[in-house]
Amino acid sequence: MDSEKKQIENKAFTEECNAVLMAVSDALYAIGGKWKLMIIISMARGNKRFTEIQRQVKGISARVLSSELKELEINGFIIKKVAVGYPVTIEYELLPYSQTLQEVVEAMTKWGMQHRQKIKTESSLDKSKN
Amino acid sequence: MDSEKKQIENKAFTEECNAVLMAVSDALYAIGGKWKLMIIISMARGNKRFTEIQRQVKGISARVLSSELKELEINGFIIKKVAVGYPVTIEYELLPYSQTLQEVVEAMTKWGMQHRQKIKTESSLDKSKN
DNA sequence: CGGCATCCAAATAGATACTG
DNA sequence: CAGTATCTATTTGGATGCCG
Repeated sequence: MDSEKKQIENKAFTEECNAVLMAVSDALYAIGGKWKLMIIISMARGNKRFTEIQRQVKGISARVLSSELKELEINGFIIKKVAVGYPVTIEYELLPYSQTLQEVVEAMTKWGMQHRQKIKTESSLDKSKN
Repeated sequence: MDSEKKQIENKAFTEECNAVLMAVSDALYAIGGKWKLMIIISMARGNKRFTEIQRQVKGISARVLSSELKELEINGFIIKKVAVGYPVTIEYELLPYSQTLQEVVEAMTKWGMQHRQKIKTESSLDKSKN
């Protein structure tokens, strides 16, 4: 391969790489962070109330949950529904757009499970060495 | 559906949800954050040198890249190779384990691209309204 | 080139108390 | 129940200088 051709290929390669990086960066901006995916997962299982979600998403504080829900609403993943009455009941619902995350969630879940398995195997190997 | 059956189903549902949440939480712990996936993507395209990676992963500082590379090495995704000589050359290489992230990366890339498209469409709609 | 050390600013998040 | 307010502690990260 002559060096001119190499340069052209490298350029295309770099551009493809940049496109992928930009996409992943966009994705991380919207759904990155410790909580957003977990909240969506919990809601996809039917949790709608603030306290329900907080109970299932272990470790999240009310303050953080509150601000995450706001961001998810702004970004079109969920909607907050306030039903008048005594007492007022507030429910959060997934919007169709959050369905588009299904593949991402599935891939992460699958990977997370096999990763946990790997860690477990490694730590039991460590033990058997001692 | 009687309430006993409902409770049993709810319990199974909650447990499945917890399993998924735990998996995703594990995954986020290992590969979450702003940079890790991006570094792996850049390396998968052939970038091996510190400065190369820094150039391609826009916005990352040397200090942060350095610490991220260390974590990636500890977690078995990459290996640091030091070639003696003048000057010493240092290269980072992906280990086979990082191949297991391919599905995750693909899903995130795909989603990120369509998300960017959605944002662009929305903002051009906004403009046409004014 | 591939970092590490230091200092400092900003963002993030926990704890606690409080409200309608 | 569904949050908000406040305060503080911790984490994170940028800037800079230095080193072999």
